[in-house]
Amino acid sequence: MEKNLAKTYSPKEFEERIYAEWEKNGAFRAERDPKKKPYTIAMPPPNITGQLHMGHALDQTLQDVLIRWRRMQGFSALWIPGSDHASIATEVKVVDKIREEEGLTKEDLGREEFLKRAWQWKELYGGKITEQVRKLGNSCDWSRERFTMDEGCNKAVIEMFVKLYDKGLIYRGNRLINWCPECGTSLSDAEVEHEDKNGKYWYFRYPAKDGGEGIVVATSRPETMFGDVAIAVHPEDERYKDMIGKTVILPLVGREIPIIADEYPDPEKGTGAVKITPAHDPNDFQVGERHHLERPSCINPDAKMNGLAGKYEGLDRFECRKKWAAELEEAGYLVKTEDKVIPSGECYRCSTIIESMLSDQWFVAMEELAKPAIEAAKSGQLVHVPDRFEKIYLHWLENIRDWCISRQLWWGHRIPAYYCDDCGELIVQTEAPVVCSKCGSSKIRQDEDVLDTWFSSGLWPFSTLGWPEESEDYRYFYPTDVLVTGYDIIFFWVVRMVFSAIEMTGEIPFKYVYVHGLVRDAEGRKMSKSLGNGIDPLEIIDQYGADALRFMLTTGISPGNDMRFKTDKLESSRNFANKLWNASRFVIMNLQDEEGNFLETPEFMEGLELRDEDKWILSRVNSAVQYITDNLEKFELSLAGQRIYEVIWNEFCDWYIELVKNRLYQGDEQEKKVVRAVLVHALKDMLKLLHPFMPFLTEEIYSYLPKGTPDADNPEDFLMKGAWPVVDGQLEYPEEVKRIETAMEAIKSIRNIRAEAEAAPGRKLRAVILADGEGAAVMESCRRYIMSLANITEILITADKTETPEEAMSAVISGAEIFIPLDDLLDYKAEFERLSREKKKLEEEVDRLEKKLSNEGFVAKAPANIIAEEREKAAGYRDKLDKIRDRLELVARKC
RNA sequence: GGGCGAUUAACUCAGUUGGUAGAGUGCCACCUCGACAAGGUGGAAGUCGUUGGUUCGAGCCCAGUAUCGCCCACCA
Repeated sequence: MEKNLAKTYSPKEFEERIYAEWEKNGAFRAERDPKKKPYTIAMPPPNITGQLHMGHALDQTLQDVLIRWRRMQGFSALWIPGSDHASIATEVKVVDKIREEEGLTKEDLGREEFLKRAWQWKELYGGKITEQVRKLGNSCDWSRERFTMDEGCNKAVIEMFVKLYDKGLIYRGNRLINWCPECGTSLSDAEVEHEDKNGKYWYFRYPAKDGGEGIVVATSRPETMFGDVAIAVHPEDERYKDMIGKTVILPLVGREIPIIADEYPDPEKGTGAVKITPAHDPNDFQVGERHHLERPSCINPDAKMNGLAGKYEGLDRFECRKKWAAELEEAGYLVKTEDKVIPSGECYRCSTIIESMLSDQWFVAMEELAKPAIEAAKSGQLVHVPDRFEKIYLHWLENIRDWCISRQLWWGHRIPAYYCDDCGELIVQTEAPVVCSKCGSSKIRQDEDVLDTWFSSGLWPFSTLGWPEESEDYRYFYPTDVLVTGYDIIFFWVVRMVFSAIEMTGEIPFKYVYVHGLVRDAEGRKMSKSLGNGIDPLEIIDQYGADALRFMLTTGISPGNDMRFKTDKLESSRNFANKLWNASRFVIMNLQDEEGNFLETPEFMEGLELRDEDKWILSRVNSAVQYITDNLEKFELSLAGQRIYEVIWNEFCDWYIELVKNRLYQGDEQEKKVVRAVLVHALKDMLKLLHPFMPFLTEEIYSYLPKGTPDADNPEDFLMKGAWPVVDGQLEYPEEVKRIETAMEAIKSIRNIRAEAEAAPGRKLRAVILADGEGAAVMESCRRYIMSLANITEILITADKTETPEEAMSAVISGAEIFIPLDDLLDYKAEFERLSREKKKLEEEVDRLEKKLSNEGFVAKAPANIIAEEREKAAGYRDKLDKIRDRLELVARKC
């Protein structure tokens, strides 16, 4: 084995290997440890319809960050993986596949054979998905992997159905439902997508039976006229008052229908008179109920007209619409047409226009179930993050209608309802009956339909833990802690999990709903198959590594908002990984002797003589621990990730390593030992803080570091099992931090002078620093930093102004003035301009602050600490400004 | 019809309790120095959509408005 990291970060070399090691060592397995607190997330099960997309990658990475962090914090963290059978979506795919490959329909195959094919599909794609989940580095407990149609979930579904049925909350009824003619099944309201389409109104005259003018109605759907049973007008509508109770004739059809009065018609819309077709319109259905009207259907489930349409029987509804409207026009019944935007409903799977149809279906009565789910959010027991999504959740629940759960499909949970062919008895129970409980007949037939796929996913947080059994997992891990999902499935899923869980388990299934946005393409378009703009996470992982992908997905975003997938962000994440990789390489290099053996490196800081920069980096890391932990608590993953990036790159790499190089290269053994200790300590903490975001890279680096003494409580064989760093009040060194910050200020201004003067970086320069009292003491302590990082060979610190050179470029920093003699290079004009710019900036600041401080309101009302801070700042700027002015005067004379 | 989000540097976006605007990418100049060119150093770049209000003080809070986007809605 190599003793140090390779020169370039190359994730392919280790990601797969590390995942295999974690898995082999059971690192993801959650134990029911009574000494620990459980932390549980049920992974939203991806559909087995195909492969994972970027949305899954985002969703799962967020969960893995939370799970890994909590695990390190000492929770017994369980992340349950699984997949969803996705009834309708999968069935559509399998049907397509059979048609393409074998030229057969599902009816050709028969139910049993079709289900065999569907299970084969599940094996194939289910396997692909779990492979992808592993590639992403997700630390889910594979020993508890579940599928929505496995034995346990199946049992849970049946239990739920029977219980709700017994309580009267599930019922069978003949009602108007959403029908997809293409998929050949009913759909719930949530599965219908609304879209506005260009269409028109036809105004047709329905002549009166008594030979009068009759009445004109507007319709966007002439073909449904064959199902008309009445014309409704508003009772207060003066135009039609006299006509209520009269009879009109359905044009060309000849059927007589009454004019009725109902509150439903809006006198402002159309002509104020509405044709009533109870079998094909939800509103009309209700009017029909109120007036006890017949409800004849004129469209069949295959979207073709039936016998009621006379000669149009067998014709597609839209074809019929054209021909029938033309025929009516021909016959003189058309008064006018009007172009209009017509709202239409489409199937969320195949985009076919949905028909409202009368049908025998199973429904869940929602009113009673919705109440406690609403209460859960309102009482604060269920928290949405960000909270604006609570509105969406509540709005949906408060306007919910009964849920149609039966589907005329084969792939799914078959409804546990049985019919006796002899006496017609309906039996609903968990076990299939052998004989009819009423008449004893053995001619029992199970309901043909399966359940809405969301019925089973609604049970996911508890069915995966063993419910309805009171299993040990269920007792220990349930309720779960957080549900992570995209805002697009709040109604489909979140809502249903909450009411199902409350009804079945008596508990709210999770405390937090952490909602994220969508991953869009670089142009901001939704990624979709039809646009072909989807990006395969595996390809990205192959190119940049899983860590870079994960970091890119979790940082630079704000909760609940969409993000764009840009490769420059990905590259920047990969570069960050490379940066840490190389910094670690530097650390490891310095921990070893020439043969690659570890040198003595103390584990603890205590008793070591730390220098300012040591204390500075320790305190920076310590404050990062605080910040990152706080923000993870608040689900602000992006802020946490951003901070660890800054600490590693801008503080550890840019400053600490540079500050310490001299000691490592030239220091004595004791000195080196101290530096080694601090390097290892800081690096380990940073690796831990970054680990939830970039698990592979951090684990790999960790494996090259010297281990502490492993013991039972902290088996440091894997970083991922190590403890999350804790904030240590001892590590706040304000004095030392301030001195290092002053050194940085000095170094930056000298570098700036060097660049401005176009002095080659290698050119040795000397400096004279004017400072007295405390300022001089601080500068004295900064001497060696300035020498090495600003490349200064000689520094004179003096309180005597006469010792400062006139022929120099200068800079003013807090408590000191720096002069860099640059005889040959000195361009007074340029220097004058540079100082003028500086002066202007300072003047603006002083102005602003003085205005603020002379504002009586500010002094009277602002908090004391703010006022003090502002005063201090003002004083500092004034001091600098004075010095700059003096300098400027001098330089002005020279040019 | 109802609701929500966005509007900040050329681009993509952060900005946690109101207290001198940040990052990444790109751009300019310089740099192969013993972790790293997937790098280093320095620099340019924003009246935070707009109007008004609250406040000593507003990118942040309130009201209105414009543009873009999303969701929900029984839709003759």
